This record gives sequence, C-alpha cells and structure tokens, in this order.
Amino acid sequence: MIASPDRTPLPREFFDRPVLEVAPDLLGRILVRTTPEGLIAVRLTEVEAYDGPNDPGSHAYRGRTARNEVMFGRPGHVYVYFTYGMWHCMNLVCGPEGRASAVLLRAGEVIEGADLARKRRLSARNDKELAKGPARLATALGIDRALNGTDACAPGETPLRMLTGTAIPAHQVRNGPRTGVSGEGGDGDVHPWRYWVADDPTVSPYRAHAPKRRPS
DNA sequence: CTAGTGATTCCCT
DNA sequence: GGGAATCACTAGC
Repeated sequence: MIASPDRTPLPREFFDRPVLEVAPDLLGRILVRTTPEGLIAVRLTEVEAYDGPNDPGSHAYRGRTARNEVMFGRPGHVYVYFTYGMWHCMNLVCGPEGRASAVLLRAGEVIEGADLARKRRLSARNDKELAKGPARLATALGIDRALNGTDACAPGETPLRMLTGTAIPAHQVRNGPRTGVSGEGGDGDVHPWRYWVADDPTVSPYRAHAPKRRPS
C-alpha cells in the first residue's frame, strides 16, 4: 500500500542545513504552486546541489552580484534565474544564511493540476514530460523572475510552498554528476551532486555539457 | 533511444 | 563579446 503524502508545510529549519543534506531529502517532497489560474502540485524526483563560493559550478562562485543576491540570503527562499535567452529555472536556498548554497529543482511528477500544466507545456507529448527538466518544471508551474526572492516558508497563502510529502528512502536515491556543469578545465563535473529517484520515469535524461565548436 | 544544432536574451568580464 | 545550471526539433539506429 501507499501511504498518503503528508501535507504539512516544510518548516524553514528543513532548509537551514547544509545543501548536501537538504538536496537528497527534497526528493519525494511536494511543491505547490498557486496562481489565479489554479493550483499545481509536483512531487520532486530530481535535484542538484550548488554549494556557494566553493563550487565552480555555482552562480555564486565569483561572489555576490545583482543576479545571485537571493542565494546569499535566508534559507527557504526561492532563487529564480533566466538562461539561454528563453528559460527560467528555480532553486531553494539552503543554510547557513550567507553561504549562498541552493538546490536546483530539476524534475518532478505532476500530481495535481495536470490540466493547467498541459496548457503551459503544449509541446509535452505525455504527462511524464510536463516537468521533466528544470526549465520545463518552471514553465509547467508558471514560474518566472517575478518569483525571485519569494519565501517558500512564509505563513498564510503563498504563491509557492513546499509540503512534507513522502521522503525517498536512501536505497532508492541515486546520485551522479550534475547536468550541464563541467569541471575546472576537464570534462565532467567536479561533484556528483545530482540526486534522483531510482527508476522514476519523470527524471530528465543526462546530457553532458555541450562542447564548444572550435574554428579549424 | 542517442546525437547534433539553432533559438534567443541576459549577465558578467 | 562570450557563454549560459536548456529545450525542441530533426535524423538515424
């Protein structure tokens, strides 16, 4: 039998821990997005950790800028960035405050509000693709930079919230190199900080960082 | 399923 | 100016 997911909000203390603890613990948790159009709930199946100024793959690696400012703030807040000229991706800031660590939400299973998600993701060929990839997840949920800095742990009605859901037991958690992140000068990521649920069909395919074509 | 490529805008150097 | 924490589309196996 399947236990019904816990609908209790995740408290700020959940996020105020080292990012390598929080990231795998976020798998199986439920992200709830509320807009005037309706509500969508996503069960997280894939995430990546970014550990602030000590991590060459992190947006915060070279210090504080206008874009990454939220990462240096309080845990439990949402960092949204715009990339490749078209897409948004969302992160949850982790602890301790000032370390600028965060978890990128890479994929999930839409468990509520699939009708609305399909309207926002017209190119999805099936429901497993609705939030299969970080920009797809953000698109399905209607997330853009207007939500940058939002507190996901605020009381009352909020546009974005994390619920306890059902944590994934350690033996079903996999980890490996992060997608689209290359190491310092070598190929391959420095850190195996991508976490996903074993054998879950909503996990995005791994793609190595696109190699740059050189002139001959 | 995998591999290759163009799209399109912002940010930082 | 260079590259980006990506996606959609196409071709081919």
